[in-house]
Amino acid sequence: MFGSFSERIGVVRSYARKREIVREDDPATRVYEIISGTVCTTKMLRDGRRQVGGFYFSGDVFGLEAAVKHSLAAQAITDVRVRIVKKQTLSALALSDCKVAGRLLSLTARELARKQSLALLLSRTAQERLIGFIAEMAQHGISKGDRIALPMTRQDIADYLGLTIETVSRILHDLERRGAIKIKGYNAIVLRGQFVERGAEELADLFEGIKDRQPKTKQAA
Amino acid sequence: MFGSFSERIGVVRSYARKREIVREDDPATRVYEIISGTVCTTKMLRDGRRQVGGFYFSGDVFGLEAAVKHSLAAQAITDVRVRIVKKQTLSALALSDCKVAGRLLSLTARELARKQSLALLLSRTAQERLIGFIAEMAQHGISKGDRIALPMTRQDIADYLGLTIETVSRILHDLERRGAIKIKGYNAIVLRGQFVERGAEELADLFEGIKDRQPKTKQAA
DNA sequence: CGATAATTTGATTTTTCTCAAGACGCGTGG
DNA sequence: CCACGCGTCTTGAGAAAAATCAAATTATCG
Repeated sequence: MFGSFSERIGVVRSYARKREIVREDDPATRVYEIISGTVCTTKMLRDGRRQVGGFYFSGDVFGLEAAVKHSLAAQAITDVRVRIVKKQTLSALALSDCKVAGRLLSLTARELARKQSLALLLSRTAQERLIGFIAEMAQHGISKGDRIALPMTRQDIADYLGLTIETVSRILHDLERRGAIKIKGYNAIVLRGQFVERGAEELADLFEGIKDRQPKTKQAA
Repeated sequence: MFGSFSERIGVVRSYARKREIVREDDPATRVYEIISGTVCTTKMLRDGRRQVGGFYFSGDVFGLEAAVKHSLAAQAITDVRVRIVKKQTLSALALSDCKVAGRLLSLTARELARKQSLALLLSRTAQERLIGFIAEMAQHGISKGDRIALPMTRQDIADYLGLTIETVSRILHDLERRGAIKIKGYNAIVLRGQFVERGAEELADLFEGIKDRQPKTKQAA
């Protein structure tokens, strides 16, 4: 698989839910591949606000962006197993095996593309951010059929999208009321009706369509 | 210099102000190094809204994120000269000269770090976005002493920060009224007082301090 | 099945957007 | 070098979106 390192390099470690895997300002000498579980990167502002840089699932690699030291911490959202690989090892490997260099570049470029779309998403409305988030989870996260697992808390989602937890909650319930999703407790949602069985990439586009409809009570404008 | 390609590869082209250098959905077979001038990447939404993905100045490289096709267009903000290099050429070069591969990875990782901070910036308030933007221009853009050139329009800035042109204008003037900057016409600002002669990295931190002061008229709360 | 933490919901305030003029800077030509 | 015109930017008032504060409700875990 593109995106995973050889099983012969690095060390494997486990972290319990809520544990810190990387601390902000840690020297950036390693990259991390998730074997199982979910991780998010975070940054705390001095005034106490928290920001989430991204969510990473089984198979994802994080820590690629840091040159000298990490600007974001990483914490386990669920119990997690990660393979930790020294960059030094990768550099050495890259000399003998050219594919390693290409793989690393490809991983980094892909991460760059994801961050680019996140930046674009964040300059849109709250509802569009939630829709984009759901689409991202549908294609990248943990989904079985039309059920999308949301292992992170609403607070994590809010901190990722630059919204408050209340706004996330309200918009999620708005989407449910309008028939786009069904909320399954705190940790999952289900895509409904027209959205089921669609390729995830189409989702964001499809969702777009519902945003102007106003069936607040029963009557359309 | 790290971040620039050899003068012996690629072709150099010139583009007049406002010209499109890369079109959205163009095949992503090349990367672009700016020799002179300023470029921005843009994306149009179907409803007519415009988003700016980033500003690129002399020495910067853009087009690194695209795997198959570009998801953003690129347009010349000023008259521009760019060196255009085929990725294929770079791959070939990487085989004989390992430094090329490392350089490309480093450029991509740096771009990733910048996009990461942009994403974090976009989840903050309008004033914080402007302050972050100014800090970015101070360290990355075109500045002579304390004068920071802003070759882009207010609309470009607004589309970059996910704000309206009116909000950009209001906040800029707010910062001026509070003594942080001086607006020099449409295309430059000057850092003032305590902000002059600071390392650009400190700027964002320094600016932070002013945001709570309220010398609206003459009186402090 | 109950305790506890997370989420939802409501009322209100603040921030940002929208729409509409008006002012100003920049490049041009006299 | 200055006046002119046009496009860009600024400013104001009202509307909409999202944040804040407070309280009620509901999952999840033991």
